[in-house]
Amino acid sequence: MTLPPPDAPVNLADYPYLRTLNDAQREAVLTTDGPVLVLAGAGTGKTAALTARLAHLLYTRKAWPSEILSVTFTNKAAREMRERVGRLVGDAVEGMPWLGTFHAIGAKMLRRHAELVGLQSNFSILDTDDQLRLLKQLIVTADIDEKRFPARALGGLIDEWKNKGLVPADIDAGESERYANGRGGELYQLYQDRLRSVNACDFGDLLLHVLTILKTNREVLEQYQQRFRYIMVDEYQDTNSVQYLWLRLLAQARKNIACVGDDDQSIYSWRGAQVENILRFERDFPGAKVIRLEQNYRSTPHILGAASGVIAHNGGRLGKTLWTELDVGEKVQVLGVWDGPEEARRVGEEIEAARRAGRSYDDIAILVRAQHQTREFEDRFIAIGLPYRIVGGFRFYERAEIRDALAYLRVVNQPSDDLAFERIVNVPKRGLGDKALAKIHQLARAEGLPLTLAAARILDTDELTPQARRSLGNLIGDIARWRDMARDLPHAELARQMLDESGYTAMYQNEKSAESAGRLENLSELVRAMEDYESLGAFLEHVSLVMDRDGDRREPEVTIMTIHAAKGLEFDTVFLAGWEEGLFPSQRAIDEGGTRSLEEERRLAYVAITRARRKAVILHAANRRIYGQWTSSLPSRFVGELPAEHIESESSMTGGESLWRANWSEHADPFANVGRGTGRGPGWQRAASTQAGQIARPARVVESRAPSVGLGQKGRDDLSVGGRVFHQKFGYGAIAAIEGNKLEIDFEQAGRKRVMDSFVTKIED
DNA sequence: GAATTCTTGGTTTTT
DNA sequence: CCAAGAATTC
Repeated sequence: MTLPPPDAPVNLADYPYLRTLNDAQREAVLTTDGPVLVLAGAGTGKTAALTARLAHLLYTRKAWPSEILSVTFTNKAAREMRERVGRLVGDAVEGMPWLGTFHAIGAKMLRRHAELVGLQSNFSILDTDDQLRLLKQLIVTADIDEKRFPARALGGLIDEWKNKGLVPADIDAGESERYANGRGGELYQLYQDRLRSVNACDFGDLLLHVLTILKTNREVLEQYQQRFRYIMVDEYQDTNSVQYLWLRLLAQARKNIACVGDDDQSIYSWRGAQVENILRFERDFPGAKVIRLEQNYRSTPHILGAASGVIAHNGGRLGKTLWTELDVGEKVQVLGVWDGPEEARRVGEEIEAARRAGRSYDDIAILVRAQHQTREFEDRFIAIGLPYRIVGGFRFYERAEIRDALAYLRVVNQPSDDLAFERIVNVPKRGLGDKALAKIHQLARAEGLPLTLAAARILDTDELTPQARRSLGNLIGDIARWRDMARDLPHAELARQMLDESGYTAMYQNEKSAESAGRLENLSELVRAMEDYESLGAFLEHVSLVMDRDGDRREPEVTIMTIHAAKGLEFDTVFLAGWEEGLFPSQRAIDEGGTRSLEEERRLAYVAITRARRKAVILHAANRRIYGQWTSSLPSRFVGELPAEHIESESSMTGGESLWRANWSEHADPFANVGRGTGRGPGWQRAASTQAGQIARPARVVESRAPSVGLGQKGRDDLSVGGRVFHQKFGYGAIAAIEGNKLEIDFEQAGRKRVMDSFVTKIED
């Protein structure tokens, strides 16, 4: 298409993408310069406005594709925006390097400036699994009782700090107190040091390191401030502090920043999101234009009325009045059922009825508060043969075989990726267990080497048993060869050979378990997927940042997912299951979080209802099994908050006593265990009662062990030929020869051996 | 080093 | 109740 000159007057005929927009949306598109805050209610065409805005900037040549920073939270959102912009402006979108998730953009920037925070640009990006393993090691080394202070807790804390933009130096005593009696800050520092030494970073670092770089390097900051003529942010209500600080720095110079969000849909505060960011926008950017999108194109008036009625119970909202031109439609159905199984049965029946009425399964979704609720539906749908799909849960790249294969690739790609090496060193089984690994670790730490190098060095010594040495030798030889091959072999081919030669494929071929065939298939799919990427590095980047794969959807299926996962989606018919006190709102929100968490739960309810286009059914059960215990439950307070004029209630338990009794006999006595002191109560009750016990437990006595031999020492000068030394495995001996850091020692018991100097302690006569 | 029993805890999830 | 991890045993 031909582009009009940059300063041509706005003539709608020239801008095809403006035609389908309403006035408010159009304003959001045409207000290109200066700060803009778009408050977009659910279903008000937010994405349409955002993509049109992007198209407009390109179309009017206000900016080149490479001059627009456009951030989203999920890969799905980024992909969708790319596609839609592509449809509007054609190929120009190809050159949009800065359209992506916060993390993808962070990674891109960090690779360019890695050395400024002590990394090399080929750093690995660790996922939660690697992160946890690393933390565990640190916790053990720091002599902290992992039982009392789990790695997960530390991981969560570090994550929280990173989300707030805090580096280890920022952690004060009070914050530090939150882990292992005040050692939180220390461990955070150790963790960061360790990450740097293995040339890796975690997700939080992708943002935090970039923030550090922007804060401490003026030229770099200015370079990006100049580059990004326009900045756009989607789902602004979900930004956390680092992201906020990041954006504020980058937007400071030009102030062409447009944020789109909805305070009523902020449901990620537990992950560090700050709704306040949206509330303070006008203060941070004086003169900001605030545009409200209030016309809803998605839902019927009853659905909108029901959702609005619920959310109206929240305080401190920016406030929007959604309206729609759609026909009034059906009222929201509120359905009380006896218990969980009946809930699933009823939903199944309704879906089959809808199906008979000509609706596709694809148009139907079941939204739940917590993942475990999906089971009940799954069981039922399997029984009646209803096609369904559960969104969330295990994804492709999180499967063990895929992660193992990736670890092999990482070892080749990044020599100091210790975590990857640890993962594969004994997979498939090579007889290199804990003892062997511990030896390698010891040497690596003493010499400050990556594990692969330490492993190569240890081969020259007698530290390992002959079998272990042979086996490790093969592995190290293989790795060296693969690294060579990586230079001229296509990476997919390299992967194929590597999986074969390492014996990894064979491991599953020989295994006769039910899953092994599927695992092998996953592996070949992985290799196939690799072909789509330019280089091994590019592929690994994709994997660590874009943990999802476009599912190849065939048959129409009913979707079952959590409300969180449903944000941003819409369906013709939506079933909202488990609206009971204790489940939704969750018990935790009721007990601990006060008004704030209850309001977040309410926003969740709002998000849930507004996913429906035409029909919404809300269900609540009178009895539910919680951790194996039958518990009677009350309808959620949110049910009570639904305006009467928009709902239609029905209860399957209003049929009189006979129906009740019929149901009763069908199931185990639901009240059998209620109120009895025996057995284990609900989790939250037990949690409360065990806490006292934990505090009462005596603190672990910290023994000061003599440091293990040679730890922390580099190139020692205290040894000389003839000197007496002690070795953990071989006992006492005398040094016969010194060759660099390798020693030849005549041991009293074991005879002459070659060992690394870091494994011996000097004995003073 | 692998198989088995025991213990424990148990929202939401993206990147 | 049920899944994951640790501890224990073979």
